[in-house]
Amino acid sequence: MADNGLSIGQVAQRTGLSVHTLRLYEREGLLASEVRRDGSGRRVYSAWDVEWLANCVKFRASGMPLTAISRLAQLVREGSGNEAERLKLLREHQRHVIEQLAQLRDCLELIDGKVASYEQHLAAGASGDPWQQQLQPAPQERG
Amino acid sequence: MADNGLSIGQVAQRTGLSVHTLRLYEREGLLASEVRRDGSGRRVYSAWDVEWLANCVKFRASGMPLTAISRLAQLVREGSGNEAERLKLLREHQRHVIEQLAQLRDCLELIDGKVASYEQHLAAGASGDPWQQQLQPAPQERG
DNA sequence: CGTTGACCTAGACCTGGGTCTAGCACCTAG
DNA sequence: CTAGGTGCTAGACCCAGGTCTAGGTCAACG
Repeated sequence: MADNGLSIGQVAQRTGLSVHTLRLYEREGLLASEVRRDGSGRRVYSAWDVEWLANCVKFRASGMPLTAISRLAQLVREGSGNEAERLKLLREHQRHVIEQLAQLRDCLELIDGKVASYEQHLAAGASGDPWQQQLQPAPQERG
Repeated sequence: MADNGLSIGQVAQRTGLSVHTLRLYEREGLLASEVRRDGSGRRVYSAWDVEWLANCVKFRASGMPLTAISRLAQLVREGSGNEAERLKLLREHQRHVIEQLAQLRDCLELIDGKVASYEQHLAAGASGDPWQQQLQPAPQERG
């Protein structure tokens, strides 16, 4: 009802994580503030929790391991005073993401090339073949 | 000696894969042509094999699962006639990589934002704090 | 001749990140 | 009262992708 207070199911829906995963993340210390519980022990997530989780989702999507998110969460949990450390962590991941981007672009280039040659190949009916082991000098000893 | 004929160790060095991984990849059918063996059963990789493996490394780095690489390898192994299928596979992965790029950029934006605020925060001595759970209305019932 | 180093196979092991199950507690509706 | 739906915990399970081990074969070196 009150929309500052969501059940785990609702949070699962809006974050795209499963309830299992939400509980896992909590166990692993990914949450930056302890999740409240209602009278009968059920989790009650605040809007802020959900926002944080949304960030977690992005971190995960960019390859940040749970342990790193957990460290960050811990710093945030501990409150102000450790901002420099948080920044360091973030910068590390930032670098990592930038590297990944470079790698991906590089790889995409390769794939684009292959795709283009196959397209040509198919359009023209067997011209240059991007991958054909027979193109090398001497595989004449095969069956 | 003959540089068209490398041992597994040499290939490991130039691809950056471990010899274990090279053997794994072979078992999993990632190689597009059967690796030759010398008189005593040792693998002898051709330059072409190494090139292919380098491609595999890029595919892996861009998140292509072993099974997909294996399918592609199989198609190549089977020889010409299935280029359309190879193209399809490549296009799928291409799409995937493009999506990943978008995601990563998105995530990088988030991180850049956080990094910037922390930098400001640190430079200015506690101004706007990018993550502070206390910023929300009413967490007054905590111990 | 012994030993060193690279290689072989088969198969066990490990990590990360989930995902699912069992068995139980609530709450609400019929 | 009973059933359904949702939640809880603890812990098992699973998959991908490696990584390592045991036990053995070679070839070359001193």
